[in-house]
Amino acid sequence: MQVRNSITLIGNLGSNPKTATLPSGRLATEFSLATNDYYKDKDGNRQTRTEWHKIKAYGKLAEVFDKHLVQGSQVCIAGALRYSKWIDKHDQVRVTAEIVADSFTFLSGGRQAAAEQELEEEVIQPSTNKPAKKRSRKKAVVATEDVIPF
Amino acid sequence: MQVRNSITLIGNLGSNPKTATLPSGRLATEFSLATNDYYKDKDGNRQTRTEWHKIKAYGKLAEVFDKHLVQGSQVCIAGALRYSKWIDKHDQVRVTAEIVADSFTFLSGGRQAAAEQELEEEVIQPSTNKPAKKRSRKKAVVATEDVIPF
Amino acid sequence: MQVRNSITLIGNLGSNPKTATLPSGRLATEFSLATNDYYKDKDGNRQTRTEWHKIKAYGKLAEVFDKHLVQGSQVCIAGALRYSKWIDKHDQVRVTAEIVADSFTFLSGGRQAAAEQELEEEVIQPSTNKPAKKRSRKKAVVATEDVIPF
Amino acid sequence: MQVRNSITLIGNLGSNPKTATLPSGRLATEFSLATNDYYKDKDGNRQTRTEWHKIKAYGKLAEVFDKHLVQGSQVCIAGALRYSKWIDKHDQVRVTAEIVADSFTFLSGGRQAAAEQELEEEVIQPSTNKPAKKRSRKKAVVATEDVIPF
DNA sequence: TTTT
DNA sequence: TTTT
Repeated sequence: MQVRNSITLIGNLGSNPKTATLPSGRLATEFSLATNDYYKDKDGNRQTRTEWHKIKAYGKLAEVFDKHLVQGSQVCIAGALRYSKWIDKHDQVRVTAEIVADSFTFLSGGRQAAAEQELEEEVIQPSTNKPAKKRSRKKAVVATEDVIPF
Repeated sequence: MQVRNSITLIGNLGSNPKTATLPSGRLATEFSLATNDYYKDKDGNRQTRTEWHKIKAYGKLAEVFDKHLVQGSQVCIAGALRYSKWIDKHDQVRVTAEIVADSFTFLSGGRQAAAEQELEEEVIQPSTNKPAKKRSRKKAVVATEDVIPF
Repeated sequence: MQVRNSITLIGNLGSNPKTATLPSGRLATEFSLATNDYYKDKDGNRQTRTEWHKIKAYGKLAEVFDKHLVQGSQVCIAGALRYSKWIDKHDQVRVTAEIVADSFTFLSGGRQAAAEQELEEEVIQPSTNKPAKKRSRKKAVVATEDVIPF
Repeated sequence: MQVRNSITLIGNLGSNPKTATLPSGRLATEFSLATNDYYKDKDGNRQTRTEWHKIKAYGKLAEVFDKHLVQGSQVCIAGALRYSKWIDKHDQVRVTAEIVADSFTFLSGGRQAAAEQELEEEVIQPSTNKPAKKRSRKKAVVATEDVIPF
């Protein structure tokens, strides 16, 4: 299925997830994720390279992300690399890379790690149709497919 | 090392690799790779989603790619997702996603598969410093670090 | 979900898939997959290391494997590494590693590649409940959960 | 290179690394790693499936593991799945699966995370030939290739 | 904009 | 034998 385009990132959220309900009723969420690489430059000085990735998720996974991830959370995200095209104000075609998540694991400790077990179960049981919890409801707004508010 | 940012793509080259020698003497090569996903839309019609990825490689791996890959070759490429920034003609910051390859395997059959064994050995033995073969020499041009000719 | 235990193998089937129907009615299939690594030994001679993996799949994926894969097929298989325990004739606990597949892509050319598109669609649409095709029916035998006939 | 056999595990060490120096002078280290999967059984009860993996590393990576990992450490390990054969006391051929690590990232917080940056640099610079640090020296014992003491 |  |  997606063996042909498969990416795994371990990093930290730069912002809280932004969540919206698509006209279809499906949830969509999005956040930025920083991955850090450490290396020494030719002068022997420690350097960090940080890449900022745009992560998207839909449906049950969006709900889980919205409910449990916050700015700073450390996660491992797996998914596929997609490119979305749009037209900028100069009528130029612009391309934005994004990772559409299909699975993940929590890596932050404490309360979040406790929440993970709950998450896993929810994700593994896609048939359960429990409504989104309070917090995500509050944050979620209705969006058209074309104009997702983020 | 790069467990934190790791991508694997299986697809076909959309063009021959473009290869250049950096001022440092290091080879750099680049090509586009198409990955296909197949799915049925809501009306039950077969659909293909194709993503075009920008692949880059350096050093020995660039030499191997330059020598053995051609337009249409099927490969599996593993590497890291990086974002390179540049300024367009409207003074807008533009971001281009690229996959910096660190390993690969040939998937096309026949002669190429035979070549793969040779490749693997070369890559595994980074100490061997055989000069780049004819074909890559012909294609390689000297480039400044800032102005890679592709 | 299974980001914590994730394996990807590219290789060739050493045998046709062996398929059985579990008492629950679910299909189970199994085959061996060879992965090859090429390297030069210290004397500079070409060496190949071959690992033989035990691949298992269930449900729809088992059906797809049974229908389309044969000895020699080249595939990319993704899944999780599991260890199954059993008691040998000397009452020793034995452990067998196996990869439980959750996705894949065909890599052999020609007719098989054509079949792949069909496969992908089937797998992506888990709601479709078409019965297993002729060939798999013929091969499938009813098995108890405990005594899968392979 | 090892795109054909690539595994990524996120889990916790069940024991401290056991380290030995091979006759060649190369370090070898080994530890068990638990990966956990959470799911609900058919009765809706929370279940955990734990797999215990045998991890091996050599050279610089062995040194880094020996120096910084302890029982309980959470890590992400990437490598290849290998099978080692041996004869048991009943003259039966036994096969043990093991993951030969080639990269990793620390996931435990606090002091260990601080150590990670140091690690990364060491691993990225394989040319530096600093001797193994105190602690690993103490633990390391000389072993023949055939009889590694673990 | 994260984290160490 | 780990972790939550």
